[in-house]
Amino acid sequence: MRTVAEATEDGPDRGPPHWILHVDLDQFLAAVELRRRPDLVGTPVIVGGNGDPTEARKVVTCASYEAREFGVHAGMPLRAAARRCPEATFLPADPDAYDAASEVVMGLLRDLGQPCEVWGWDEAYLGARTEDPVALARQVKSVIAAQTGLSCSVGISDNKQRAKVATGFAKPDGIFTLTDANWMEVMAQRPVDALWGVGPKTTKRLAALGITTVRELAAADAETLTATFGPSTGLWILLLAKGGGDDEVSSQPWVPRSRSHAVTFPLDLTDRAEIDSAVTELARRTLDEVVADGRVVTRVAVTVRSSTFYTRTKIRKLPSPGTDPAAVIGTALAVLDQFELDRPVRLLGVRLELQPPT
DNA sequence: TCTGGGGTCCTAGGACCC
DNA sequence: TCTGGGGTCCTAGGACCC
Repeated sequence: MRTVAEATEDGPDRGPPHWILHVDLDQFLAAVELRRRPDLVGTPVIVGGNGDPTEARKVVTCASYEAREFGVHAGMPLRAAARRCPEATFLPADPDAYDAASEVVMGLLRDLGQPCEVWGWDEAYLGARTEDPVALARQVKSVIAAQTGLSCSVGISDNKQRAKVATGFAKPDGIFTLTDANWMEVMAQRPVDALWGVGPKTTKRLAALGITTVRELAAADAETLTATFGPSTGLWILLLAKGGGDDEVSSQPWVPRSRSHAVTFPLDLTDRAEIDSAVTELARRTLDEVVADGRVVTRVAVTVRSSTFYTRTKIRKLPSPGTDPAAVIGTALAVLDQFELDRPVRLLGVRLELQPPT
């Protein structure tokens, strides 16, 4: 099934239908670890922090499927994970290893000769004109498995949001196709947060309108939605519920808009000099990376989370875009100074917004 | 066993200028 | 002196995702 837009783009010469494949590596971080620890295959593995399950204020970054059986999931404090699954193997996160593995996988996907849009470490969209997208999905899975030993799941549709939802039904290690032909059959009775982009807040506001399922949202009155969520967001979630979405796959390398670092301290900070030096260090480190990437800073944001978990961000433009450490660090400290630092500080963060490259 | 870290995008509202 | 309205820049904050 092709959309009107695609049929128009095709012009008179027609061609095979346009598909979008969403490729998502299964339990990616755990899988990379299992590759070098084959002795752990089939056992619960938990990646996060420095690998010490007693470490405070650290959380699970990725749990293997075996660990998930125990109710362990990403974002859970390591100590809670250790209680739920004491026999798990806890491993420190190793970002360099995941970067390297991701690069290899994305290289293989690009080598397929189709438009390929990379989405983080473990996801990518492929655009393809083909009569047999399932065959392409099988090819993707077999190439990745053969070349890297990693498994992935593939969702097939004609737009990104629906392909992403399809991947959820493909996991683990499977393929699932979701189109107009089966969208309502599969999704009608599911809660609205089954849609990619509809989270807990929107779900709650929709519930207040009497809308809880995808079918109800798809049938909702556009004016009601735009009145509640604004003209853009209101129409967007209505489109999502009908199975629509964005169908452009761009091979252009992603250009980051910002770069940030944040630290949650093992013990809250109260000393102003320590807070200042932590912000200075975060700003310096983030700026070093920005400079290494050849980018230029426009705005400096500082985030403070207090012991009560109250979290606020303040931001300020640099007098002029640049990379001068004195200007960037000075601005970060000036922004920090706008906070009322009357409670112990749990987290500090610095985010540098970047000028688009010329 | 309280609640990580790194991102993006949208909306609202104040300030300011014409 | 008073008034309306539009446009732009800027920051705050919300929401969502992996």
